[in-house]
Amino acid sequence: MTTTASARGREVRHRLLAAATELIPEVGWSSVSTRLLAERAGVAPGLVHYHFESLAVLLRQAALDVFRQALSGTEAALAPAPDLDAGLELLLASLDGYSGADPTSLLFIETYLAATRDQALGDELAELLYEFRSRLASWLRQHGAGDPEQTAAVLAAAVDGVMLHRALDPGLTSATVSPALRRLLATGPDRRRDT
Amino acid sequence: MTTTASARGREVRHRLLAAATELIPEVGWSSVSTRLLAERAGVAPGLVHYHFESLAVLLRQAALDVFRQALSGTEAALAPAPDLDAGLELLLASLDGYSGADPTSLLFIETYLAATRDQALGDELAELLYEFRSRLASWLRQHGAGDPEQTAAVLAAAVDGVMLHRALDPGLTSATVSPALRRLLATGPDRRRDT
DNA sequence: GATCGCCTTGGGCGATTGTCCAACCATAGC
DNA sequence: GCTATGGTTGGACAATCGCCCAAGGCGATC
Repeated sequence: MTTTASARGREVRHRLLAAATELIPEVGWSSVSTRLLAERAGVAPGLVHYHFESLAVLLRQAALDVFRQALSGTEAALAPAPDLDAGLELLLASLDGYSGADPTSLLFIETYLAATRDQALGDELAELLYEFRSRLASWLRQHGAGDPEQTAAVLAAAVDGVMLHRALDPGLTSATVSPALRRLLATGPDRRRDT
Repeated sequence: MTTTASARGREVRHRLLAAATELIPEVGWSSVSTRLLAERAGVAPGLVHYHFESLAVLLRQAALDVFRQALSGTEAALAPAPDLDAGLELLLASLDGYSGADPTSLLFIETYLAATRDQALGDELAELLYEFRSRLASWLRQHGAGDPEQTAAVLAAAVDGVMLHRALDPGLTSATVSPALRRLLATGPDRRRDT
């Protein structure tokens, strides 16, 4: 049980980040205070500014961690699908676990908003979005969807929009949106002119 | 130039609401303070709590006013369309005026978030969303789209999602998303089984 | 046992928060 | 000119904010 000082420090950093991912959805990004954070993490208030340069840096790191984790989880969900329709069902099913008002969904929206007021956060978030859409596009291309890049962009946006609206309308489940989104993936009846 | 007291009061109420619609996107819902609001409106700080029961009530009313105005504007945009594709183009074109990081877009997202923490706001917002989707669905039905209700719900969500992502990716214009969304409205190649 | 390095503590700093209120002003009816 | 009436003013209040820092704790190294 030899807990070195640096190991305890690492533990505290982790607890503070975990507390941030809890509190951002609960009280809102800009209402997460150093004292609230420290209390939730079970550490002394002064530790926040010892381990992190500022409150903004802490929140940014916590949010980006959750984002990366959620995106890779979503990608993993649709990996084993044999075709487009099956993949869409798997993707939507993996999202049925979120109500739109759950911590993860709210943290997503809070982060989108915070990104409009924090240049650094916005840059990193845009990069994550581009990478995710790129992988989604290549998956679509592999399974024969037309216009992979554009379709991926609209599908990603549509899914986020559904989560946004689901908080107001709990009936907006995968069963409800699946038929319409299937049409989105369908290879259009009119064939492409170029490329 | 006989300005009665009640007329001046009405004017102040209006200026405070206008200031709120400016400040919510600028600094974030929960960072709109009474003093900031009064300063922007050019009135004394004490007037906020004279004309409004609380800060929350003021923000709620301001946000809902903008919501109602924006939704009726969107409806008006697609009213003159002769068919589905033309209507979609008009709707998307009317949204090209918003960057995703503009005041109106940000106020929308801020309001969605605030609604998850303000029961009364959430209820009113859900009602507005239902009404809008209902009118959108009847428009879709009139022009021969299949599954009008579900399609309207997904279209409304997709449009909001596109606005959310546009802040991170300015290239997500109507020209980019139009082809994919047109497929969304297309009457599917497989015909409906029931109804 | 002394020293070093990292982590931790608890409170101080000035600024800002929502809400309230006593006092004040101007207009309308008489 | 007097009195209601409704609007307005600017400051008081306790609470909270981000950030900072002197002081102390403690395992590792010599």
